[in-house]
Amino acid sequence: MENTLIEKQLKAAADLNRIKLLACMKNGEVCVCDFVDVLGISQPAVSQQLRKLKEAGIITERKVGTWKHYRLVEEQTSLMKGILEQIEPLNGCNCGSDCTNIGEEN
Amino acid sequence: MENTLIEKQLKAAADLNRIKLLACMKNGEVCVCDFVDVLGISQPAVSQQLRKLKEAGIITERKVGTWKHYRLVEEQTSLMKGILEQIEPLNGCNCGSDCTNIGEEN
DNA sequence: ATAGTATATAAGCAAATGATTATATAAGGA
DNA sequence: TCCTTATATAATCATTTGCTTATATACTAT
Repeated sequence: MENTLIEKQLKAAADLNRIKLLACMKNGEVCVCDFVDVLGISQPAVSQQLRKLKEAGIITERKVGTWKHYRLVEEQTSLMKGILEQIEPLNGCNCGSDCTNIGEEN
Repeated sequence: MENTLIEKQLKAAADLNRIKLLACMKNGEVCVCDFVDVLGISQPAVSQQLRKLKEAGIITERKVGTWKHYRLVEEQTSLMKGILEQIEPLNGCNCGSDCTNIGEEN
């Protein structure tokens, strides 16, 4: 694995707020609006953090109406698999629990 | 594993120069002076990067005369074990190869 | 169309980061 | 002792980061 990709993914994961985002997504899809409550930062701040994770190839998104559901990509690098293993899932932040639009496809 | 420790170790590893330092140390002890050649940055810069890795509990040091030999700690966290596995060893930077004082104890 | 909601993007700013040069410390040899 | 060598620390500075507020975009509903 290339050192620059290692660096990119490590940098993306090396932040407490982004670790929490990953912790939320370990249980499945999460909406941006839910992250806002969990992290206690503004909605634009959440969007920007999510973008970093997406640009590092760690998460992906799915649009559902006005909402956007984010989730971990299925094919993680070995590096990210190892890191994600060490992050405790954070419950109660998933679409399934308190999102108005519970993942019905299209 | 605590999120703050995860963050600390990820932050420590999330830098190309520090990844190279770790890559060097995968083969054993390395002197500060050797790192300077490998990274192409100043000696104080190397010292500061090494300190970050040390403060994150990833490496340790041993004094040998005027030299200081750095190496990976033996008991790595699961997180760091996984990360270190993904870093290719970098050869030719170890004390054994070009250091004047080859690791004779005390 | 118009209004409301969810998210993204832009601009601005304070704090953190990673380098530099200069200097301090510690050990070794003349 | 004095000089040299190896490393650490201090001060400084430019760049990056992560937030904020303001605004744009996209979809839904009336």
